[in-house]
Amino acid sequence: MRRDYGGLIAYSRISLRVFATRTTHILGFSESYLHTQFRLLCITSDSSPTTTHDFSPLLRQCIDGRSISGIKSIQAQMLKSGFPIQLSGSKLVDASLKCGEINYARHLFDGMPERHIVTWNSLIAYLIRHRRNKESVEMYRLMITNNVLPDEYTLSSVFKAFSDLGLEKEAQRSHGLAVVLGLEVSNAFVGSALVDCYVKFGKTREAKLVLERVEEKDVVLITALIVGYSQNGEDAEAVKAFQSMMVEEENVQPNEYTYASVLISCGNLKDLGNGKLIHGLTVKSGFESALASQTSLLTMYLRCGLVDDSLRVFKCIKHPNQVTWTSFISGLVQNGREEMALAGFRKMMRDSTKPNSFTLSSALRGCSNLAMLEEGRQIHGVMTKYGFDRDKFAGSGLIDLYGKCGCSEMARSVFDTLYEVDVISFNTIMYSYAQNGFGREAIDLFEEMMNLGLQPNDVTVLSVLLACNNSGLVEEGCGFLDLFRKGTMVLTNDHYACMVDMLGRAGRLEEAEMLIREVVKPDLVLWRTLLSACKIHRNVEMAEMIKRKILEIAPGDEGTLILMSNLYATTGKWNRVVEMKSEMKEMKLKKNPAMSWVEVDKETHTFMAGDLLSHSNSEQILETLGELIKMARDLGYVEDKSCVFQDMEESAKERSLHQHSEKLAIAFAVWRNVGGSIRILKNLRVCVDCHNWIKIVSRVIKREISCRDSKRFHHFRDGSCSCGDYW
DNA sequence: AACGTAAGAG
Repeated sequence: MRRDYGGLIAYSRISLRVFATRTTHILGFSESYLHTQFRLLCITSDSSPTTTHDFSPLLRQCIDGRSISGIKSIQAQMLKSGFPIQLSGSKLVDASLKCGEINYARHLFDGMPERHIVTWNSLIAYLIRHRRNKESVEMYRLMITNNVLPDEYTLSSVFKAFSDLGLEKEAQRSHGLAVVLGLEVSNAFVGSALVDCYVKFGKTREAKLVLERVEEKDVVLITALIVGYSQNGEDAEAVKAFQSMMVEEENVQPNEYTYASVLISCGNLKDLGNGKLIHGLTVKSGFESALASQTSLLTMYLRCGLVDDSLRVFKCIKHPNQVTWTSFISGLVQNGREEMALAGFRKMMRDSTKPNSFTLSSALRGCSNLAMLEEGRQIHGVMTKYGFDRDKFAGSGLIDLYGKCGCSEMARSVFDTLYEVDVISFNTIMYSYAQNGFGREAIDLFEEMMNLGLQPNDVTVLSVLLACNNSGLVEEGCGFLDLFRKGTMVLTNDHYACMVDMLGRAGRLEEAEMLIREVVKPDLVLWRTLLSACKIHRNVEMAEMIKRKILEIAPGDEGTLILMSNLYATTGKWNRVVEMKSEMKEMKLKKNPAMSWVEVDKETHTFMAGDLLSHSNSEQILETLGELIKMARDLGYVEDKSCVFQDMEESAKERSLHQHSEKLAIAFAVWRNVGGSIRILKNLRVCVDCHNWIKIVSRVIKREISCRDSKRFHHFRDGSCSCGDYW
């Protein structure tokens, strides 16, 4: 009988499907429509649907239309047709979940006296997909106490929840279960989930053992291991795993994710050779236009410092997403291409790609590197709009920005409103205070941090020592050094360099030298720091000893020769200055030109020492500068000629001092009548003469002037500076 | 009937 209607049933199914596809765009189709379809189903299949599968087209349509009422109606029909609930239940639960109706799915689930394992699996998988890990693990435990053994589907999803929740022991127990059930070796899905889980616990060795036991390895399994190595900092292993996959696993081909992860490791290793080779492989295997591979290629080139190659890759990307943009922006900032990075950020916003906290903190870092306060403020606005201004990741970018723009109060207020603080937020605000010479505030925060039980790291130590250094708190600094030495942390050369600088500038040169002798492998920076202290205190003898030391480590070090030549100049040994200069010339070394930048009306203007012509308003600048110098002289400013490192006539020395880049920048800002405080950014350190002059000018023009030099901040106000003349 | 893998940050 049924066979006679076979053709008709087939026909009706096809017409149902056609009808379904035609109406998928109409959301919320009526219930009467469902009834009609159901009647059609009944008529054409003789009496009533014989399997639950007959409901599939209708359910599909409910899912496409997100119609939970449709599902309820089908549930009623199913009940009427007398299907056992275990059978129909899993279909209904699955459909409800696909409509996003977890509550209804749960309601169905709870009402089922006997549940098919598929029902359990669907619910567990849904909860994990929606990052409701706790609930999914509870569900998994409930399943086991209900004497339902997990299968390969359960196990392939539940490990993600274990690793996200840090449930290592429970993961191990379930791994044992997988071994007993034979699923570890026979099912690559379970194997991949295990590998992923172990690498997230940092156990790459365990992960590799699992991988080796899996009988039929696939690309996902191997990729999971490569990613694991890459994310655990074992980049060389990641590249090795990729290579052995290419050589030993003939029937496993890498896909876009495999390329994506191995390329990141090449980038971390700065292994351009393999990077380019693998770039070639992506082209050959057709994954060159896959977004994941492209994004990693971009990142790899940026980490290797090849900005032009990365731009070439970026140009080929048709639809960069949030991650692509973020990688691009942060990589450009890392390569000192802030302007381009910020242009990228603006383009991204125009393309209405939403930024996340990573994107925002990278863009902010671009601004703070260039002390672009206005641009940074605009990003702050964007952050408020997207609700990231109190996020600890993006927030620390903001703190850094305000710190590096000399606005400690803003930095503090951002810190105080963060939803959550950690070591890094503390480090950032402490470092901001340190740079701006607010040593006490930084130390208070350090104590607060210790009281909260946060574990300090190497940046914390550096921030505290720098805070002492920049505020002239030498005794406190020595105390902290002792404290940190007694702790478990290994002090780095950077920490010692900070101490050497502190002691050296305080004139305690012998103590500073003893500290260096304590260091296992003193580096160039450490010696050079002491050398510059010798320069300040005009200790030629020690300086010459250090010079010999440095030239052993780094023959022909530019900074050393410049420092020596300046030291000879300040002590009037002009013949030695000439020697140094010719030595430098022989090695084709040139001094970095001194530069200053100032932001006026959202535009940044650049000034170079001694360059009076390249600015289009040089006439007005010189006129203003002349007036400022005259007014400063009236209040007692006298040129300090010890800052001139060339042997020349006294009047020429004066002229050269008057043309220092920060003086030009300040004169320009005064001429343009900048509102509020004047903010200068410098590539070198401020000289004593400019420091004296700016102090007086800040009183003359009744304006705060802040100057960020290569090491720290100076806030000039009413005739004095926040550094207390100690820098 | 259902399941796993990828890329970015202070």
